[in-house]
Amino acid sequence: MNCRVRFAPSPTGPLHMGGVRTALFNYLFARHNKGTMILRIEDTDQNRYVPGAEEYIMESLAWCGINIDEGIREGGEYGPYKQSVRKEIYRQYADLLINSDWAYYAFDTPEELEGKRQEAEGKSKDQESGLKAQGSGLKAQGSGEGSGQKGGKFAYDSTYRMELRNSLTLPEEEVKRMIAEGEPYVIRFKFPENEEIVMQDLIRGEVRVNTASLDDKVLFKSDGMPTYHLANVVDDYLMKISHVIRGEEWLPSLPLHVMLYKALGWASDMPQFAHLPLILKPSGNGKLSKRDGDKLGFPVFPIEYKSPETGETSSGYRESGYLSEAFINMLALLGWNPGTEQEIFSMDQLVEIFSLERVGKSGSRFDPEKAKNINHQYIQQKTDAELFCVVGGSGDSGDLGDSGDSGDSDDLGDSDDLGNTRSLSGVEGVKVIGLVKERMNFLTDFWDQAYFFFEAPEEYDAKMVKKGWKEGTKERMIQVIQVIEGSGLKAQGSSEGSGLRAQVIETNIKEWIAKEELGMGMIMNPLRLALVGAPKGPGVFDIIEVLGKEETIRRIQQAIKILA
RNA sequence: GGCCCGUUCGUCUAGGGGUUAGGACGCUAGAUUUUCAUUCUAGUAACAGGGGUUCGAUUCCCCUACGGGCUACCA
Repeated sequence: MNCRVRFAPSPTGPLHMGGVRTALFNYLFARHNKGTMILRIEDTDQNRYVPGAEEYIMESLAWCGINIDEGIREGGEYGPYKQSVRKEIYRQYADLLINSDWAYYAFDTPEELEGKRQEAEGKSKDQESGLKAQGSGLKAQGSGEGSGQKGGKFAYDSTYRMELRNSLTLPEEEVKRMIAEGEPYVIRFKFPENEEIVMQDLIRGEVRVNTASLDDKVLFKSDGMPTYHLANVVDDYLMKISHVIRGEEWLPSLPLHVMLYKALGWASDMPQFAHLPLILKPSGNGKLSKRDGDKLGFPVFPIEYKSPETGETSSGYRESGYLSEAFINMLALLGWNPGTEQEIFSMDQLVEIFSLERVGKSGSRFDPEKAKNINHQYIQQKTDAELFCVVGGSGDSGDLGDSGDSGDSDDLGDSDDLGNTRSLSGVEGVKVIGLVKERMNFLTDFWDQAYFFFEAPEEYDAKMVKKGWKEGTKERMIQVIQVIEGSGLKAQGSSEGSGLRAQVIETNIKEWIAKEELGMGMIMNPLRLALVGAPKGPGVFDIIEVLGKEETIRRIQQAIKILA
């Protein structure tokens, strides 16, 4: 059998990381089995439609490297791939179900049903069961135990449907008349009264449930659109989906879907189901949801999202400095594991070893710390040049932190009119990346770790000044300048040679320190202070090499002036 | 409330009738270091509880507790 899977989001807003993971697992499964990955847009609820959401979803998947084989952009033999466009298809199946007595028309208004619900909840439990036994004369005996106990809750089900306004209770003429007159109605699935449904889930094994606990779901809405349930089953069948891989929140409606396949006569073509465990919030309760936005202190969306309604912007992993490969890797490990101790995987490797058997059953709390660590590892894996490209402006939104410059040129850091700002050529930029990357967790950390290569310090860390800039420091620094002068260090711009120069200056300064019998810290700390302004950054000699002789000396002189 | 799913270190997880219950993140300590990080080494820490089954259960079964999902003319 051809392996065909689909990711079927509804365009009600941005996709959150849980959705991306579902898409990822579908994708990995499809690729692993040399199958087809389909993207279907489930927009049967026009009220919840959010403009731009589709584009957002596709852009997100593209960023993640989850490639679609068939979909609204890609086309395919089984299109269209958007349910609103397929609208005409569904009605005939609803009719089929009515004709075979698997479904019925229901005329109850939402208000009526709401009233029933309120009423039922208002009553105490014992009152309620008494009422129920009387209420439906047809089945008064059977429903008392086991089946009809809804515990103070009204449900449109086998115990109540005969008390409501539908084609099961109304005379046929009446039903015809109402429909002809344009009375609004829905079509509901008619669950058998008391039947054990046994289902197979690839992750959970056998799941069974009795139809007595199920209510008659709406399949077709009064606005002429199918509900998710009908559209989903019909489309999966028509699109020859072989495996339905979706979140666990769908498990409760699996019985409906399974029955639908049976009722439509498609039982032998029914896909296999796999319900993925949910991603939970790091702390507190519940599954991660779109509404969590930025409230939890980390992004829940793959890429930044601006709500067209509220104008509110929610951060994305991309803009927060995650590499998409790291994001994917992190997601893959949430609920799945390879069974080995390896945990860094490229997409290709994931495809290679992914299997549904190794997906866990229980929900997993998302841990932002772990995500950070994985991103850190990915950053270290990149070559300096690769990283330079991603960080340096050729990326989608090249800004590196909040330096205020909006430069998207190839240079890191734009020069402005102040003498204190410099720009570095690509080559130097790559070198800078090499020096700071090991202390970067996110791409966006770059500026914070490297700004001093571009801007001379204008103020100096107070603590460090107090600790390191003492009586004779000024004189020592003047001597340091002389040592540097004499070190044959070429001024910046003369492209020549490599790491040797840092070493040269290192030896010279160390020799000088030894000769003068000074302490290392006595020289190095003020030197760093002069060059960086703070107790941070790569080795001083490496910094000097990048800065070049002139700039280094200039900064030392400036520090002497300011700190004297 | 009802129905369904689940439960191994704080978190993600491996494992599986007899193990020193393994790894990763985090945390702590030490080493490296001219700073901050990184890195390295070590340490910390778990089978939810109660019943069975069994020579033996963390592993299999049942119950309880806890967690999660669903319970719309939303997906």
